[in-house]
Amino acid sequence: MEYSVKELAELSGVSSRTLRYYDEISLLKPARWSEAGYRVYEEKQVDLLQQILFYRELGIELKEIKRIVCDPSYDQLEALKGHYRELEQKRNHLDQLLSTVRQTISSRERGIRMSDSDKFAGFKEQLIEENEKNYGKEAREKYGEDTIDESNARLRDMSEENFEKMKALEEDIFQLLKEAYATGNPASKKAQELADKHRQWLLYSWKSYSKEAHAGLAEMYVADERFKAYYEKVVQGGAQFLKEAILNYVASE
Amino acid sequence: MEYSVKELAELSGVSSRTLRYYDEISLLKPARWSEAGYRVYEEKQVDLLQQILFYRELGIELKEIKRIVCDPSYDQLEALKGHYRELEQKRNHLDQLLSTVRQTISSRERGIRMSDSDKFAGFKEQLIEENEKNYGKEAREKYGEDTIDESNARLRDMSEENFEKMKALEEDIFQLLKEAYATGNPASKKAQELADKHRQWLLYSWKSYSKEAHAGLAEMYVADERFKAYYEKVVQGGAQFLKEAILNYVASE
DNA sequence: CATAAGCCTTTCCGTTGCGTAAGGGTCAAG
DNA sequence: CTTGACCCTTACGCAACGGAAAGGCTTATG
Repeated sequence: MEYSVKELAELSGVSSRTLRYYDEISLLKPARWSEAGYRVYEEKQVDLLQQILFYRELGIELKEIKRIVCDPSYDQLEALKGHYRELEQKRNHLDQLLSTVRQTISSRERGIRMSDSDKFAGFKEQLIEENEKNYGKEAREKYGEDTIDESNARLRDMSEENFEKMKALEEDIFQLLKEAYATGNPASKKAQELADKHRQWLLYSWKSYSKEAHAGLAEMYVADERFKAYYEKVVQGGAQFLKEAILNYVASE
Repeated sequence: MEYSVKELAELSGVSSRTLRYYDEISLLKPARWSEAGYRVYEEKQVDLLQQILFYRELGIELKEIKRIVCDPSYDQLEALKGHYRELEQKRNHLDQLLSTVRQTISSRERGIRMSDSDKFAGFKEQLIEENEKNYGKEAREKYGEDTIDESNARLRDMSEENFEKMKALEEDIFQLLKEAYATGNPASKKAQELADKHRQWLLYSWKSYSKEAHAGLAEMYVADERFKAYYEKVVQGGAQFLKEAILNYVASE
């Protein structure tokens, strides 16, 4: 069976321009040329093209595909593995980007509302009130009046910028919790990163950090339904996982 | 404060060539030109450049950055959200690629070992033996002799190609289990995809499919320690999750 | 004052994987 | 014989610069 450019193009789903280009870079040469100077492809080229397109779909550059399919001494398996690592890196990078963009969006959304008519101060007060209403009593009992008042005061005085950062950090924590939870291991790198971010987040409202208080808060995250719900809405079992990650974190320093 | 190209370049961490390019495409014009024709940047340009670089890091094209930073009527938030969706798509695509590459690698690795010295047949026998030893009795009790013998026979007669496909499917199931588990919801799309793949996988060794048998196997995945361990090694709670996903799957058809 | 080092300028080619013409032959059908 | 569908090569365009060439300006040093 013989094929012209167009025929092979339609058969394989690429454009005829692509086939001419592959000829040009010697990735896929026609079997022969007709008298009129037309490209003629045969079975062998069809098979080769299929291979090429397979690797192309994996996102491998044509140059390397050329090495893979043309050079039999080339270690295809190693090439694939290297490519796999590249893809993994790309995905990690993408994950980071996604996190940054997400933070930016949420910060902008709040930013608009706030600068909109100076709602910022009110918004903060509201947050303090909610905090107090929800966790005030328990927190006071556990950590004493000073820490809590201090926390509220810090929140009240917090600069707009810091407030943004804190909210952004919170978004980050939610996302990290999801990802870390997927590892299934509270001692995993992701989980420890999560715990560390959580510590950073705490520092925005706590006057000082202690492992004991951190661990205590972690326990409360599962013991107290309202705390728990806050993280459970992210992922089922999220609060429990976060607790374990934190306990692991404070123990391993 | 005034800066030359080089100074601003070093300050911001980009190359001076990049700054000239940004001038060329009118993304960032200098504040003015010195008598000698040198570019001179000032504070305002420094700020603008920082904005530009921020968006650049998010992976946004320069053309769109231009719109974002130059056109005040442009909806920046909407642009960011659109970009976020793009990034998500890219990541999904990458996840697919990763899965394909992973399957290819594992298939190639086994391919090499087998053709290496025709270990293929022996490998299959070994798998049958293990199956029989591990799950034979329970399975026989539950599904009757016929189904199991049939299963072994099918495995023995399975073509090399199908065997590859089955092993690849298994790899896919492991990965899907991880991802679906991260959703935390056995009724989620991922989880249902997982259950469906598991059904496909079964079809390679079962002569026929029934929801009841599928559900029964799911129960066994948590009831029997040896089955359970097989999936628990993927993710803690994996067997339980897979069971629930399957029960959900067979119930929802 | 001359020279060299170290800036700066513009212009242009190269990168990847093709899309999209322009300008011109070839082939089968009506 | 004409028409239309195919084929050919050549070449510009895209994104976001990197790098080199060829030349002008400034400043420090001998």
